[in-house]
Amino acid sequence: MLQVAVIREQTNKVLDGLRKRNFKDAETLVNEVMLIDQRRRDTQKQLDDLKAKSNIDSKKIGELMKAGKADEATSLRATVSADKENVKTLEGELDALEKKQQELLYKIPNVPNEKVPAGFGADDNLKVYEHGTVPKLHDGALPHWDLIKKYDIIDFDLGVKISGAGFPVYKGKGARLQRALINFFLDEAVKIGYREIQPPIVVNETSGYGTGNLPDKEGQMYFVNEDGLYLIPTAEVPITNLYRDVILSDEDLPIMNAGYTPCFRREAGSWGAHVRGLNRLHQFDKVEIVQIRKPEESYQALEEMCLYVQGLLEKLELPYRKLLLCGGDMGVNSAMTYDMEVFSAAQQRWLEVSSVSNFETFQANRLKLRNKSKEGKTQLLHTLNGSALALPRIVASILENNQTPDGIRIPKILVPYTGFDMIN
RNA sequence: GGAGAGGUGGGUGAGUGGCUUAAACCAGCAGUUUGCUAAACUGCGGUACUGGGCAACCGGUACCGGGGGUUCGAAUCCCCCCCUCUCCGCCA
Repeated sequence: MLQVAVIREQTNKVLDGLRKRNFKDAETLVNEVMLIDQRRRDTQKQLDDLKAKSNIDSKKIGELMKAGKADEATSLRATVSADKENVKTLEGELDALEKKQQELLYKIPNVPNEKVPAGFGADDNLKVYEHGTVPKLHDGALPHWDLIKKYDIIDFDLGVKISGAGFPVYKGKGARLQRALINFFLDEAVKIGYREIQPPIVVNETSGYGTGNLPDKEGQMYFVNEDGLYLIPTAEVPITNLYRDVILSDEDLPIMNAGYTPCFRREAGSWGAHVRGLNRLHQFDKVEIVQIRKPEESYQALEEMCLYVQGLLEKLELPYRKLLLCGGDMGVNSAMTYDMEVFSAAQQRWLEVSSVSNFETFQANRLKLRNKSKEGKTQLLHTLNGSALALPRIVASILENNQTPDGIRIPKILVPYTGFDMIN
């Protein structure tokens, strides 16, 4: 959520930014926010003045009573009673204006960083780096959805039987590969200074609003109606919400947390071509890295987080490219996002395996996540997060890219974790 | 699931309608003193919205779990809700 003061004071910058997203209603919404804001402030001023007067009068009544001047007290009492009617009216107006303003603010996406290219969609993203070479596969190479059947390591039919489509059952070496990747990702993160966190995988409504998953993506989360809880779509939600309503001091920063959780996504309406096998699931595993930074350091941190993720892909020997997302392809909360895509040799496509974003103050504003410096200045902090990494597409890529006529080769770095070097 | 207790500032914790501008203590910050440390003494506190001012700064309003009500006036009285803790029961 953008700050009203930013919209008011940097209107053109906000509008220019939103234009890069091709966000259609930008001017209408921004103008409406500013109009409501002006009325809100006027109303508040009136209300505050009237309350100040009533407060003084009320105190005076007490003094008059004590002094035995009952007549004067009675007439003043009538005045305050009359003022109170106006207070009620004004309070009603103010409340309505605040609600309206909040609603409008929820509809306005984040302002992209100046480096973010304008654009409509995936085709306008900017390739900023590419690493590795695409392996040449042998004749008869298979996509991963056939490989998992051939080696009996992931079973979609069993998942359908006990849960439904999109809930795979990992078996034998398939299950052990999952566990190996999770441990590898966590170990690597801890090694460079992230603190490991194991959060709950259901969150309350307030947390959903804190990270901006509500009210926007209501239908994308599984909801436990009985208890009013949401299954998390990513560890970003609980881990970032740890810092909701928190004022951090300089010594607390930077915050670097990493956590593994299963992730649950309803993916309502998003099934179609290219979502076979592991490409899109309702439940999957992911290690997420989350940072909280001072504004002046956040873009440096974003680059560092990318380099870390790239390092993981290199250790796993996977060919990848790094994209700077254009305005139109970025999530609504983000100010700047890099995507990492791994080339899947059998599918002959790039698969997104990681998304690393700087949200600037957009989440912090909702979370009320602030920093109070030694000088006593309070400011909103910047939040950042990235997948490091999500498992399914990494597994798909490893299976496809490393297949040989004799079986699937496990990347060297993972062998100590899996305890085997071939799936055959 | 049953019963009970409780939610007050960074922490502990007082506060039964106006003398509360939320006591006191602890922690924190600043200053005085000091050869240094410690101690003592003095002073200062939060957050949000908002008015004036280029700013330093000076004001206003709100906030005692949340929402409503009574009253000229509510941390305090009334109603509803939420949360936490303890005990019992059940259970991994």
